[in-house]
Amino acid sequence: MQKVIAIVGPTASGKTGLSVAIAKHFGGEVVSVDSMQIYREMNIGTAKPSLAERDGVPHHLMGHISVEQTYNVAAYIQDAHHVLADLRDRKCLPILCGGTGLYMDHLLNETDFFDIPQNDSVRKKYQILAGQQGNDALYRLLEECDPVLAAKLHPNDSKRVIRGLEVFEVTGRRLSEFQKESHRESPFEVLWLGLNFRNRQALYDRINLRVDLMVENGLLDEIRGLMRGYKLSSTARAAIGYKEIIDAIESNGSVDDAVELVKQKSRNYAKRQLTWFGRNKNIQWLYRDEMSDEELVESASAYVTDFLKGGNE
RNA sequence: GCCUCUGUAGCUCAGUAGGUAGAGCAGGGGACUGAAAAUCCCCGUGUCGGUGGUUCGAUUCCGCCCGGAGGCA
Repeated sequence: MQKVIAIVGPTASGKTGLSVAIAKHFGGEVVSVDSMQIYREMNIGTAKPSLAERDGVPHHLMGHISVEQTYNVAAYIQDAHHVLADLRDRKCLPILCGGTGLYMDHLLNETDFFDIPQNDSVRKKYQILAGQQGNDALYRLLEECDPVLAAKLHPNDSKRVIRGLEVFEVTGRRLSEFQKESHRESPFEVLWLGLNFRNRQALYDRINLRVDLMVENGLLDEIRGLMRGYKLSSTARAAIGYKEIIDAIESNGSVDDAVELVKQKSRNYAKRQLTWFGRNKNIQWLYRDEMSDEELVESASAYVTDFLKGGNE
């Protein structure tokens, strides 16, 4: 089994700094698990670490995609497998670091996504149908072709309802069956480290502060450059910080208001991340408001030392 | 100084032909298998500005007071 460290937590909790410290201490390399840091041209708003912050530690799966391309879990997992295999061959410890829970979990649980690429025209067809006849009509269609999946979804969760319909239409098989068969034995032995705050407000304060710093560091210029030079893909365009400010600029709205909205959306996002990681009972939580940065690195390092000592290989 | 409008949940505002009130946002909790920084679900008692009056009963009607916005002088 390949040993990996997974550093998770909400946005602005300090994952980046800790992952670099751990990588340096144990001679590992960082593998980003972040659905937006994959974009080459989006730096400030995605809080992508600068070369100085990376401090000589190689970072993988960061900036390897153009903002004009779409991306998704399946693509990420495929890319990540190559990186992890390479690290394994070089006997180098992977430090997985990121807040995209979906990517992290499916990578480490070795979910098989089969070969069912998305089909935009089929999706569009159902989107139009939903617009005309409503979510309930769409949901009833799903109940007919995949009742197991339908039972797990709310009728208003139209993205997932559409995905279910799409899979059935394209492959003739139910998504719920694919899902049942998707569980593979994981080749990874994982040490989960989670960063959090006992006091939620302390996290929110850090998020607010970080958004202000992004603006100070030229976020608006970065965004104007993107708007001028590229046609953003739908996934890139959805990034918090970019979406709100682009909307404001395009509609001649207030950029200051948009910046406040960015803080808001970032806080909402952080809460969703906490819900996601909260159900993972293997995570060792480290509370940032209970220790200094030094103590954090010390405490995390102790877990890593322990983890590397025990077990096979 | 006079006139008009206005004061309801943390914020923006509905509403009650008099029987103590409800949305959106925020906040809290949850879900999550090819859009995931996406998407979706659940959770709303607050001296209805204060005070007197009318009334069986007032947040709702009337008087006065206090706060806010605008207009006329």
